Amino acid sequence: MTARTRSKPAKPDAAKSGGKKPGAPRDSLVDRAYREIKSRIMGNLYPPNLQVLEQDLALQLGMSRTPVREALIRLEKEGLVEILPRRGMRVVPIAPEDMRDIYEVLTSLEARAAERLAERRPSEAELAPMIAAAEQMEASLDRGDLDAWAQADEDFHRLLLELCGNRRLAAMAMTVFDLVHRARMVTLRMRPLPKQSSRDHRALIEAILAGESRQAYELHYQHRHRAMLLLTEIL
Amino acid sequence: MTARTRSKPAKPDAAKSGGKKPGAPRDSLVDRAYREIKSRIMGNLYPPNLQVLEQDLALQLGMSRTPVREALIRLEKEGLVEILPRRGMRVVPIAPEDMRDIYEVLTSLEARAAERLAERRPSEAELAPMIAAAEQMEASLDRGDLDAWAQADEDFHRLLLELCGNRRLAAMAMTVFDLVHRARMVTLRMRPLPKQSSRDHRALIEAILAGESRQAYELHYQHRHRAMLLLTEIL
DNA sequence: CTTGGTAATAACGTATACATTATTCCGGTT
DNA sequence: AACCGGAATAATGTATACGTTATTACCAAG
Repeated sequence: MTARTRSKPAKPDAAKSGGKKPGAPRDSLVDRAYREIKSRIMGNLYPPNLQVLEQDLALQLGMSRTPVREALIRLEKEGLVEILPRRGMRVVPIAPEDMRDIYEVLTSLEARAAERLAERRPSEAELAPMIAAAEQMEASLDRGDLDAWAQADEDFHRLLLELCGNRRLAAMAMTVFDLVHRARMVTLRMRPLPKQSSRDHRALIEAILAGESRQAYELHYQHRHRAMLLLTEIL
Repeated sequence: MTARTRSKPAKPDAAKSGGKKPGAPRDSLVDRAYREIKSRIMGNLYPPNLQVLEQDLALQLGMSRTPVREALIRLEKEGLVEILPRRGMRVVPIAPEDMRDIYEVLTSLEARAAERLAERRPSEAELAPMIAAAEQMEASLDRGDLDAWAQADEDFHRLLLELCGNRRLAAMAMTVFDLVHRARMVTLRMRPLPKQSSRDHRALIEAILAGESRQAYELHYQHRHRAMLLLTEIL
């Protein structure tokens, strides 16, 4: 007997109090574990190759293993950790060859985002945050504040993705971007001052405003490609 | 006291009996649940928008809710299902607008894979499986066997990704490809005979063999782009 | 007949329990 | 001295238990 216990009509309309998130998405313990572990990895508190047992994580986070495990599955899908059969999780290290592969994905997706954004012909007002980020990058660079520069650079790329109009593409590119975050931080002070980046971003903005999508694609492709070459050279 | 229970040296060498997978990866219940649910979705046994409770899944699969939940998290990350707070999982439907977005990602990644494969200048022997798949497509089409054609087409694209040399790119493209599988199956018999595809694939193979990477990129980009236009038009 | 409030129900999120199995540690053997 | 076999240990994978809370049903009021 297949015994379908109950055959609910699968109520399609979930129309309720209105918006999608009434007020408090009330993040679960899984969410907290996910954010906390991810944050520790991104912040290098959990360096590459570190192994931590589920039980240890649970203790450190003040919860049981169940939510920890579920968070780890999500992180594994993102490529940040690896779940080892009997030895907990391991923070995935990024080998230089991997870096090339990852950057290739990032480059393809972001370049397409740039192209698409240019196709959309956004108004200058819509692009204002990106312009602000680009200016922030130059200002930070003039001040010699590399950390602020890196933050503004991340903002710029994030905005590019958010504005491009393709949520899926944005989400996937973000995930990949997270993977290279650490390497970027490490090499930030081992490379010549990123003056070229500012010029690149400026040119990209102009191409987008002019609606020159092909140009936007090419510019951003080369931008990321050069970054990859520089990064792999240093590593 | 932070009470780190045990500070293992995190033994880095896991060198053991040799290979990575000695013999049996011994799939866990989570793996089985994952495969089974995914298979049911891909095979349209679980149609879009269907909702199933965790408990029902567990009963049907003959296991407890725990492995089911973990499988669902993986499937959610892939975009195949959505986990609804109090109503189990829902098979994610693909709205026509989504289809465009998803195809855009697929197009970018696969076109890049084609470009990269051409850059590698693979030998004809290495490309033999792809050539075989292309021939199989034409043969199936001549026989009027659309199912065999679709299968060969999937093989062709899968091989392209596997041979491109970038595992990450391949994995991500595959995940996205899975998302459009159903729509392709549905429209398979609602569209004109895919004669163009065979020509496209033939041309792509020639470009790859000739090492004309830019051309390979363009060809495949257009190939997928046309497919997207056709698909969204039908839906 | 519709609507608002309240109680019952159901499903989930999380904790805990437990059997399984890889890993480690030891002692005996060649 | 090195090596093999086996018991002890540890961590997982899975099942089960349980409190919380959204959803549903029911009933009374308008």
